[in-house]
Amino acid sequence: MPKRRSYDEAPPCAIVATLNLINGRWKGVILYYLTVNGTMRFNELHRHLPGCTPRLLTKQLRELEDDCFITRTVYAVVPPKVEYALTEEGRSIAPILMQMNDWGARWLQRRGLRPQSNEAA
Amino acid sequence: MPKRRSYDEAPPCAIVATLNLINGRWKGVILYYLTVNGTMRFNELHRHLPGCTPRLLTKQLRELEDDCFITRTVYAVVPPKVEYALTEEGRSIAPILMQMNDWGARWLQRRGLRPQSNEAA
DNA sequence: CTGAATCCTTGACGATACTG
DNA sequence: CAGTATCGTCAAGGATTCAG
Repeated sequence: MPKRRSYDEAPPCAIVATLNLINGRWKGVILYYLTVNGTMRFNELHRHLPGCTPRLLTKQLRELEDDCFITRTVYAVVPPKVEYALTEEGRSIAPILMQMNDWGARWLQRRGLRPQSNEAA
Repeated sequence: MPKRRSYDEAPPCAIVATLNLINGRWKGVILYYLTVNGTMRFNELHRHLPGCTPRLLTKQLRELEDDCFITRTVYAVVPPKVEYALTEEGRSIAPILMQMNDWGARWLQRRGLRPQSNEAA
């Protein structure tokens, strides 16, 4: 059973539930990159998230794993190699992420900020 | 100029931006209710958000107002009457909210939780 | 390369009471 | 009715260092 976090409380409101799952500083972007790029390694992901410490990245990844959004595959090699990929469940939110990306880009533009392109690595 | 909050920092990533705007315990649901019900009063909104204190509701509403998602109309009557409604900008995220509602409902069902219906008041 | 350990800051959010 | 005021908690997230 996935470990629950603080904001998972009683009334099962669908919107609140959805937001709780992708809340967390980088979860949305992580899922987005995995959607676009497919399988990614830890540092590969890390390079795409300027300002995210490894500690926090690890935490967010673990939570996404607990919530069955991603899988974590460890290869027994030296140096270590760990790959992250979306599960079926993880792929199912892709439409929402894409819409958020589009909407957010337009929002940024309306405010005169050029959104950084979120393209494949 | 809208007051910015802590998590608005440098790299203008569209997804991060979108998430930041609807982060906050109840913002998503507030916007959802306003989308479905149109104009709503403070206590009307409050009744739909069990567990949300007036203090927090006020805060979230002010932030949504600062971000130009909603308007706040005060009527000079006794007893006081304040109405909240979506702006054009606020209406533009409706598709995302609807998708989140649908996706979340399915997610809750997969976990054996019956989502509470988010219908009009 | 992929983290874990440790320590710390801060701000989101809660509880309760009160008011024009 | 629609908030404010005050006080408090707690966990998310940051900084830095170390390790298999």
